[in-house]
Amino acid sequence: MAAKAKTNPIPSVWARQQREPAQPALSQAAIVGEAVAMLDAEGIEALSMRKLGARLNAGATSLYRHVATKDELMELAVDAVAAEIVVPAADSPDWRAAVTEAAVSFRATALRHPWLSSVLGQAGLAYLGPNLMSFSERLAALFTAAGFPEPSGAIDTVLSYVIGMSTTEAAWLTTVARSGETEAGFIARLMPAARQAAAGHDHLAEAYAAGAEDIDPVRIRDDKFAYGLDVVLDGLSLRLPR
Amino acid sequence: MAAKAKTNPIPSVWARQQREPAQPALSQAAIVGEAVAMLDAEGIEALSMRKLGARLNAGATSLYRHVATKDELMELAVDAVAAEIVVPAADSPDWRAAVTEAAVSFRATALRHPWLSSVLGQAGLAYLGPNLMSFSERLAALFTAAGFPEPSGAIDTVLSYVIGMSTTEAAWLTTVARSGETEAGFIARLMPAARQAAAGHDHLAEAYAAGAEDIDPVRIRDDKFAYGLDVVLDGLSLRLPR
DNA sequence: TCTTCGGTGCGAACACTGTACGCATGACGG
DNA sequence: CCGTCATGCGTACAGTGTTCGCACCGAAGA
Repeated sequence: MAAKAKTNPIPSVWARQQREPAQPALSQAAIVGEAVAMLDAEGIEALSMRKLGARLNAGATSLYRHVATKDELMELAVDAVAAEIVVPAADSPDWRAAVTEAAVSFRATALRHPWLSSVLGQAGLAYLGPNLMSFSERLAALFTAAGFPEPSGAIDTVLSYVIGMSTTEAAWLTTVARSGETEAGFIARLMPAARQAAAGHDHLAEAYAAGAEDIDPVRIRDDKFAYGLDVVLDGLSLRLPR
Repeated sequence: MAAKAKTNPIPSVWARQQREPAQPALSQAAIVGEAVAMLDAEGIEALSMRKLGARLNAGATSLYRHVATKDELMELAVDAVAAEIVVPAADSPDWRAAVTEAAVSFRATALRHPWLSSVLGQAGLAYLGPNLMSFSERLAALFTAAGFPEPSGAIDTVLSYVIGMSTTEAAWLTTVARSGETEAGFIARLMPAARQAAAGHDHLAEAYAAGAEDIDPVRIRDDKFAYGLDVVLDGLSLRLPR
């Protein structure tokens, strides 16, 4: 004790013993989890290594012990939320219902984490994370069990539709959120500009005039997604043998 | 002449008269055009206001006289390339062929300007630029003439598919380009990691084993896009009256 | 028990970024 | 000839991702 007090000033010993239990250390999982929380709460452009470190009671550069680069951190974050997508097991009797459930689940996670769309636009689905891999595996099992002879084409088709619709929706919702208004309010505020931009374009002007009194944008988006998904699944079922 | 020489030092007069014809001034159109060229050549993260200004023989902050913010510049760039998308006129006798042509043209421009995918992921198609508006108008005219009673659902469906597939492809090609390799070479270098990540996932492992000897990735992507587009159009044609 | 050592956190620094501000200057209308 | 106005730009600020070297810890070896 006396020897230790000689090498170090006394207060540091006290600080040390308090810090150990309070700090659950700094692990890659903790960093990724906090990053996802921060992305959800404040959007993709608000995430910086310094702010993330501060939320973990750590310095910015400490994160680099567990994560090579910010891009890698985003890759890990994508794979983390990919675990939320539910794909039914392949033994389901109704493949259409199963695929629909998977598609709805994908869209739900994309809307829950709108920053995902930005990352997908920049990096696609080329990541090889374990959750994305098992997502693909379960999809492949589903379409194979449904009887598609070459399931990859079917998968890519429905996935492209789901990604396209979800990212468009997520980007829209991000824009709405940045305005600080409700979705209906934002639409109302945007309509004059939209009408003016549509001047001289007959079909657009008519569409804007018609849809003006619709009230619930959420239901409209839900219905639109379901409609397009049905279209895609109809086209796919034509390609099932017999 | 003599009076002028008195108010200003002589060299500036010479410089002035030379500079006027050499500098086409600094216009918004010139800025946007150079920005698109730079985005195409060096990718989205290489575009900075300083570099863009340098390419126009101007200071960075001079651009802000013609463009309010970098986001607005990106919005203008998106609308500029939107002009390249060809949508056939509505009087075409074969609506499927016309829609296919529009879809192929959309994909081609998305692959020609891969940065577009990043912007779409962040901002969607909510922009109201003139070229995007007339793109939408021509699409609406096409589907209305085809006989769809409620064309907006059909448009959103095919557009979602096209956007999803194109942005995925563009993101993939961006990753490939960053590696400095050819697409086939990049795939070959990626295969070991992919196979390892697919270990334990039977369907994926089989798919990787099967597709290993395919040689021309460009043709594969073209075929994949055409296949999915046919699926979507099949599903849509079921909804045409009679 | 003392010493070495690998792993972890962090402060300082570097090269950038987007953008606000204020000054210079040149063209133009009175 | 003189003011006004639009345009260009130098400077500055608050941030960004990331590198480097130092400080320190718990554990392992002598």
